[in-house]
Amino acid sequence: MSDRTPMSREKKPDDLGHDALLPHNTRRSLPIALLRAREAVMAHFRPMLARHDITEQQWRVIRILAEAGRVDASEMADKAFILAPSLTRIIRSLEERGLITKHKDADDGRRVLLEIAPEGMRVIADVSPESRAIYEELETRYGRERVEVLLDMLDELATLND
Amino acid sequence: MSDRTPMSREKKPDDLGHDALLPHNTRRSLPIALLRAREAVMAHFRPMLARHDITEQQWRVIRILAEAGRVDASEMADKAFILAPSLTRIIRSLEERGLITKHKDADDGRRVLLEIAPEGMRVIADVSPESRAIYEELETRYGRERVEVLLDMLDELATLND
DNA sequence: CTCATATATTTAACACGTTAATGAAATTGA
DNA sequence: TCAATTTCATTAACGTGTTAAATATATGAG
Repeated sequence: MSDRTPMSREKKPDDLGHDALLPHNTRRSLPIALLRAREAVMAHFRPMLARHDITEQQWRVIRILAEAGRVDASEMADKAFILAPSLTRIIRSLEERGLITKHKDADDGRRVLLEIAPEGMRVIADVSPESRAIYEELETRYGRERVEVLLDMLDELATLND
Repeated sequence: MSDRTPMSREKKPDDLGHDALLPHNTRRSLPIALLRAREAVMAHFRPMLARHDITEQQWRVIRILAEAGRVDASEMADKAFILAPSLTRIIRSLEERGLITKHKDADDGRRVLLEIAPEGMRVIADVSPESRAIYEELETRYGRERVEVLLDMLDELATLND
């Protein structure tokens, strides 16, 4: 349940903003705004993914395998934006469930190559249409143009340091 | 470190996007774009917070207490955008470290009232200037105007369902 | 070739996210 | 009044995020 109590609203937003010691208003903070937005978006997808008994991250991994074919763990971490230790656990879980296969790279014994399994393809086939529908509904309601603009602005923010 | 052996480049990214079965490109996905952007922003703050031995969430909690004074747990969950079970743990940890105090509401025995402790105020005083500096550096580099626009767009996305 | 260094993955330890269930206190309504 | 319901906080269980350290393999300098 994402709703919180609407009972106790704002007190007096004026006793801050004058005091240089205090941090600025939480509502206009980029980290929290990004968190809120992301949560609002994921709230649309999560129940559907839960019905298919996969997590958001598991979905990202098998989806990327469906897109890109054979991928090693580093490349997966990069594409799915998942840290290596998390990815190790996710791979283990997906392999145990038979959604992916895993084998060492013959040319570089350190690398782990991942591939989607038939069972994984079945999940892709089941989830993809629903996922698409949810995304398109969202795009329509927010505005297709605005989604593009937002994606560009987010990308620019994400690459400020490069 | 995103580069791999150029030997086994499997498929072109173009053979999808025409196949309605497959999900659309990960790079233009709102959930991941929001995640990336958030991570990029937090990367600026996290090392500083770590030097002061507090987590991002702990910082949000004490910062809100410094802003708003006495706050009950539900209100805190709402403002800091932290789910109740996480908040329970964070409160326990902050109280053990002496950064906040906690007591039951006399008028409603279910509620827990939180207040910042002197030790917490010391952390606020230490961290706030650094946090501000980082945020302002970020704002300057991204553009003050653009940050405002982005915050508005994110807020709209977050409140699509209300 | 060999040793030092670098890279890819895993493990460990702890904090947070998420959902469901529980316990306790307040509220409702018959 | 009191039983049913609702609300607030906590606990439980599991998955992920984060940092540091460990392990195994590859690479490069001498």
